[in-house]
Amino acid sequence: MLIDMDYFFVACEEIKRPELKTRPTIVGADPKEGRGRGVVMTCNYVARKFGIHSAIPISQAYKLKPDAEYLPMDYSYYEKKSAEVLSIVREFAGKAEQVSIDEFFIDVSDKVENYEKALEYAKKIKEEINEKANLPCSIGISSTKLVAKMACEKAKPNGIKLVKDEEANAFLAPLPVGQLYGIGKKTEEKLGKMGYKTVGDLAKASMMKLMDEFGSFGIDIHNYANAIDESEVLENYEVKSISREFTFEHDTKKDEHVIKEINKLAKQVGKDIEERKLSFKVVTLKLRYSDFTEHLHSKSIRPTNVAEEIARNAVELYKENADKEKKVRKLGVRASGFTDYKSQKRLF
DNA sequence: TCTGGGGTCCTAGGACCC
DNA sequence: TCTGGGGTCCTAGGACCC
Repeated sequence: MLIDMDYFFVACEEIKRPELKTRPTIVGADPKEGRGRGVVMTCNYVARKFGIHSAIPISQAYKLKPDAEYLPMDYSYYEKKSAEVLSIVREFAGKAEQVSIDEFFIDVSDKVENYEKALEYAKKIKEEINEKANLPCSIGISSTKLVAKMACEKAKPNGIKLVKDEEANAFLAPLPVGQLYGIGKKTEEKLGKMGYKTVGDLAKASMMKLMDEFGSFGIDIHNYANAIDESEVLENYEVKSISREFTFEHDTKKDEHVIKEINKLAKQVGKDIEERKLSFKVVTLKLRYSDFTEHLHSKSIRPTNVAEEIARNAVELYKENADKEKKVRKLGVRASGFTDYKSQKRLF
């Protein structure tokens, strides 16, 4: 089963302020009277009636509905609610895989004997999440993670969708290729040029042809299109990188401005690293310029848990690599290459 | 219309080692 | 004068997901 929370961030806000349930409500960037930079993170279904949805520019949302409720992210609250949901779903399966803050896979094959029972089980889980966490969700059920995930898309909002093993191919076949998990805009475009419009077209495609075009990813595409997915539900493994990003209100060329923000971001990343008691050995600086070109610059250092090393190296990367002709729009600072050394002692 | 922030995985070339 | 095969690590970029 894939359990996916409906309009999660706004649903969380509705717990704090139930009156929002009947108002168009948006969580995301500050619209600043239509001049704000950034996007809609989530909105409730009341807001969706006005054409607003996740990922559209906040300025566009403001044009569509200036008098909607615009709320900033309260990430730590969402994390708390997410942990609540995780512990609820775990009780139904023993093992749960958290895919993102609002999505969980559970394997219930040793809890239910057949699909009918699975459907009943899903109803119970949904009710439990609703009662205990006070949040709506949708559930997709199938015999693979892939199809459960795709089924859940069709269940939204507030629904349950079961796709039996024997129905999986027929379920996927009519969908446009772009709706298949793992296929984004670029791949959809390429596939379209090759003549594959639906998942059914793709399922019949020759594996060799797909491999010629996409390398080993061609095998994955072919398998997915044929509803073949042997991946298991896994408890979460360790995080591989920690990063913070920031978009300037006005693009800037001034070193002092940029360096000041790099330091701020590095501090936030460092705080996170310290809390998790991690040691890292790669620091990466991300620069997006006004023309939207984006560059990553990274540097490997001796493994360390000294948070200040993040800022020092990120600033160095900026000085060494920044294109001084261009204005900077966005910055990102990342630490990665974590080592298992978790001592609280400082490493040198 | 004007495009966020947090992640993951993959590829490819070059340096370097044996 | 012309040079292999195997491997790892580093850096940069790209695609994708929520």
